[in-house]
Amino acid sequence: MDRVAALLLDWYDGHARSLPWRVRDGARPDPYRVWLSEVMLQQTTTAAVAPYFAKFTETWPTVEALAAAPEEEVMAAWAGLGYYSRARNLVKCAKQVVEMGGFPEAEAELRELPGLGDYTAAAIAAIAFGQRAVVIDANVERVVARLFAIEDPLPGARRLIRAHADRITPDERAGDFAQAMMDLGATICTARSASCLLCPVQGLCEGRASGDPLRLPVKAEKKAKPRRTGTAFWIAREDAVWLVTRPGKGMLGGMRALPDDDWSSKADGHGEPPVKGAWKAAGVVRHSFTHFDLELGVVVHAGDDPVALEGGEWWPLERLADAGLPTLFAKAAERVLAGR
DNA sequence: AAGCCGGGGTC
DNA sequence: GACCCAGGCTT
Repeated sequence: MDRVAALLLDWYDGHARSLPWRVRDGARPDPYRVWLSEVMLQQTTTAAVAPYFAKFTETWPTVEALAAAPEEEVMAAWAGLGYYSRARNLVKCAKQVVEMGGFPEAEAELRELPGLGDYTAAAIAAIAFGQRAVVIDANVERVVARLFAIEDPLPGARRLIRAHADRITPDERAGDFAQAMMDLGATICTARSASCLLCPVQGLCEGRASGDPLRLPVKAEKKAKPRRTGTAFWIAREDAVWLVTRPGKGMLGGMRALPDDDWSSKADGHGEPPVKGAWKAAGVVRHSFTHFDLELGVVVHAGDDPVALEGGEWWPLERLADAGLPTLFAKAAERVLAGR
């Protein structure tokens, strides 16, 4: 076994993080829980995932239960976690897995399931099924780039990083090794700091030997975010507000929302309200997405009650918290209700 | 290869 | 405010 792997596995035995989706030493974890946690953890921090993981496993304890759930309920339960295509793929994947009679154990077959890319397929194969797989996430990229002082900038350096990761991945306990690398990256060899004196592989690290491990990994420059403006429309009668369901693809796809004026990353909203009437400004919500910043004006319909509307639903205000509004629209609603 | 897709924590 | 995070899908 590679020396890095041996040292990391020893370290992991004494320093593994305790996380809700992990099981005690040696026990085989439930593939359903591994899959669910890995999908939730895509580009999402462990702290953000924990309450969602608890809620999902309580509501849907098995993949069969999740496969039988209405997609709309799963989307609402996912609200606030972000990257909503994950939730739609989660349901699709659950149905396929049930149809197959359970999760496949081979990495290549896992890779074919919706929502599972290179990382997640490898992680499930290694962690849930004890197979040797090369698991590469942002933590592993950083740790490997420092360990071997890789100077090529990301994302171009991915092939080289993979080759090094493959070489040090052990045949046994590949799942523990992957989690050890991630724990190391999350607690010791982090993006902003490198606590080399605490690191189990400090003596083998070329980045540390170079004197400045923090400069690694080198990353390509990123483009500036556009700033966009848009408007959300609050149309309420006494005890209910008009909500729409957004198209399945694109921004906040498939999620319930307030009607808006079609803002996007490419253009500001047109400002035209969906129905006639007088409108009163209720405030502005600022929200930052991955690729643009949005300043969303919120206006309240001040006209008389019966309004010709279609393509949405009156949602009871007392159950607004259950509507599954993404954070942007939850903030907009909060702005309106706070000002009443 | 590059663009699109959330949201919260952290400094 | 900038950067980061247990990435995947589409073009």
